[in-house]
Amino acid sequence: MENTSKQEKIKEILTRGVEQVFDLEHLEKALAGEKLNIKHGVDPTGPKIHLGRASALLKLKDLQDLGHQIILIIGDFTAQIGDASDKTAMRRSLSEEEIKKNMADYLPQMGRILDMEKTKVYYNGEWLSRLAVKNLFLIAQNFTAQQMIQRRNFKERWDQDKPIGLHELLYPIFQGYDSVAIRADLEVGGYDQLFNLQTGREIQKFFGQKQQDIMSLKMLIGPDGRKMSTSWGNVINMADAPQQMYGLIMSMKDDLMFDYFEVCTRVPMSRVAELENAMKGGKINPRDIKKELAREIVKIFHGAEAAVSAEQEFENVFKDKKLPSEIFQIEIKEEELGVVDLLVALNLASSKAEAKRLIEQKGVKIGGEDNLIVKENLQEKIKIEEGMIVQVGKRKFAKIKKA
RNA sequence: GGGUAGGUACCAAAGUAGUCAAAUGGACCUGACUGUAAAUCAGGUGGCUUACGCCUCCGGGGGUGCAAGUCCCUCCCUGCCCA
Repeated sequence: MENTSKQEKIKEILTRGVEQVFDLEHLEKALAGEKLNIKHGVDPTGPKIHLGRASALLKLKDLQDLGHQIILIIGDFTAQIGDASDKTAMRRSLSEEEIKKNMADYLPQMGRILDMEKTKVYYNGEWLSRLAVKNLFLIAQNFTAQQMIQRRNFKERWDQDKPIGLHELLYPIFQGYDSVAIRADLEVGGYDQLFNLQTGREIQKFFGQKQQDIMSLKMLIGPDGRKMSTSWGNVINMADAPQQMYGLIMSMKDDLMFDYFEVCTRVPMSRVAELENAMKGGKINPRDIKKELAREIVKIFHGAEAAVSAEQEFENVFKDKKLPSEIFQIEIKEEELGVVDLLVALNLASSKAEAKRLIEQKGVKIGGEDNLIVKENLQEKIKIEEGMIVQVGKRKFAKIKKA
């Protein structure tokens, strides 16, 4: 009995949110057996981990629960190069200082998903910064320039006459060498990393090691339909406050929901299929599906309680158009202020010009708790009163505190 | 090293002396509508000024000219071709 359920778990692990596995047959057997060294590399290129990356952590958690050894490689060395996998433009190298700063926040975030007690963490600068040039040279002989360049991202840049840094070409080698250093049995990474993962296999072979299996995961699309990427700004971060995270999920395009269900939650796939069918058949309001999704995701990162209150708050503010339960208070010294100046003073507009625009567009409401009034007159003077509420757009609020 | 094409706002990309605070698309913001912060539609997106208007802006610096994103010089950066 226990065996069959374990087999089922493994099946799920091998398929859910997974783009490709190699060598599938071998891995399926291996997962059922002895403790495996499972490698996952993270480059601390920013202080926050977004959901796209967090989805890999969920996968690792599943593997960890199965009893395998998770080994996180923090790419303090490789981050200085910048992985080209998800880049369509050359990225400036990060300074050591920036990397240190970013790293400080990384592990606690990962600890929200993984059991860090059971997780090994290495920094690849430990071995890469000492890698002899001669060895690099020997390893490099296993690859051709064409192989390195032909991968999709470089090819795109090549075709568009965009720069490709020589150092970027070495990235896969470094990542691959990590696999040697820790004797990885399996490496998990995003689909965009497929090439790097394979490179690990080659280099392990060169060093006479057993070759790792590789699992590449589906890439998460940002809520706006573009690839989720920090430089696009279309990210949902795992450290985002529950309320904000919930809102960001609600703002995604409807057709993306099911990908998120698969990749970012552990809602049974049967349930997901059910929801998808219901939506196609017009039997269910897409909004309700999205609510379920938002709730599930917030639950994973912040717990069930936070998920419930985030949902209530959202309903309150956006469905019932009530005021949020907590409004940021700002002290105002003046007795009276023009509308424009007030918006700037409350930080609801970054300049007077913007404040004017907002007012002209009927986006500004001021008043007491229950009677917010749209302000259209730029000239109007507002008498400052304790507890006065100022709303800009649908979701920016401030409460005035008299000095 | 030689030749050549480029560097424009958050991003991409037009513009090659005045009509340029700079087309267009994306992103973002506001409104309408709704099923939601979805989709769709409309409008908006340098700053200051009550306003006439003024200031800053097209890789850096320097020039020409009544007038420069646009011409000239120079420097920095990038692509491509050649060596």
